[in-house]
Amino acid sequence: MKDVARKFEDFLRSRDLRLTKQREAILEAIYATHKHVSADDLYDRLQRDERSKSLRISRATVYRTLSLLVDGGFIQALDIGRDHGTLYEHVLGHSHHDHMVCTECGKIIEFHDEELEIVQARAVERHGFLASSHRLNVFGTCRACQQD
Amino acid sequence: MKDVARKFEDFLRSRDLRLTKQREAILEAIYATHKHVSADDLYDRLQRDERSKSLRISRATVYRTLSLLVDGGFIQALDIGRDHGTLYEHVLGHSHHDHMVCTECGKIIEFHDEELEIVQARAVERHGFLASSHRLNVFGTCRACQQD
DNA sequence: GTGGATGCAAAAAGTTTGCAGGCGT
DNA sequence: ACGCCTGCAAACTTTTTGCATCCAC
Repeated sequence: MKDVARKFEDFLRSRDLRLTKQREAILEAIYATHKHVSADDLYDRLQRDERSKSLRISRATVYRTLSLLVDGGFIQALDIGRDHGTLYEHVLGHSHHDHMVCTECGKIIEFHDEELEIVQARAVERHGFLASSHRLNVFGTCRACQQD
Repeated sequence: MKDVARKFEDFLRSRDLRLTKQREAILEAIYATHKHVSADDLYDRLQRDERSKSLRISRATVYRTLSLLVDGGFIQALDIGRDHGTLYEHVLGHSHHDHMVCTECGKIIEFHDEELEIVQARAVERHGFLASSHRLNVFGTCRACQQD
C-alpha cells in the first residue's frame, strides 16, 4: 500500500493535481479490499470507516476520484453486465486475470491462464489489431453451485 | 429473417405471451442491421422507419422488448464499458464471435478463433467452472487507426 | 370478453456538473 | 494568494414502473 500511495502521489504531481485527504482515503479504501466494488459500495465504506469518517467525502468526489484512478491505471472497471452496476478492482500488485461470474450465486472468481493469453494475443494480431488490454468474462455455474 | 420471426412466435407462444405489432417491429429492426445498437438507437430507428413509423412505439416498449429478446436468446448485450452505453447485437444466424474495440475511432470488429475457444474452454474447466457463455473484448487500435 | 401489452408520465437509479467556499501548494 | 478540489444540490442519462386504456387471443 505504501508504494501504491507513493505512485499515486507521483501520478498526481505529474499532472499538477493535488493530493487531498479525500483522494488518499478513496485510494486506500479501494486497495483495502479484494472485493469488486461499485461507486456506491465505496461511498458507504468511506462513511463507516474509522480513518475516513471524520472526513466529509461526497458521492461526487468518489465518482471524480474513481475516474482519476482509472486514468492513472490504479483501478479498472469490470464490465460484467449492466445488472451488476459498474464494478471496479485495483490493479497494482494484482497481475492480469480474467473473471468467471457465477450466474447462480453472483460470485466472481478470478483466474489466469498463460496459454490462453498467448493464443489470444496471437489471434488478435492476426487481424492487424494492436491490443492494449482485454476483458474476458465467462458466465456459468461455479463449483459450489453445481452441487445443489 | 422469416425463420427468426417464426422462432420468435414459437418463443412467445411457449410462454403464453402475445405477438404484437410492436414486438414484431422491434425484432425486425434489430435483425435488419448488423451494427451494435443501444435502446435509444433502436427507438430512433423505429420512429423513422417506413414500416414502423405508422405504429406508436414507446421507449418503454423498446426496453421491455429488448429484455424479452435477451431472455429468449435472440439478442445479447455487449458489455464493452459504460461509456458506450448498453449495446445489443442479434444472435441467430451469427455464430459466436468476440470483439475488438478500437479506442481511437470507436469501431467494433468481430472476430472468431477456434483455437482460442478451445484453450479458453479448457482453462475454465480446469477451475471446475461450468461455463454457459463468455464475452471477450479486446481494446486497442485497429489497423486503419495505426496508420495515422 | 379477458388478461396481457402498450403509451404516457412519473419515478428510480446511476452519474455528472455548476457554483460558492475550502484547502493544498 | 492562486487555483485546484470539494460538498451540495440540481441536472442529466438511462432504465423501470404504475396505471388507464387497448388489443391479441
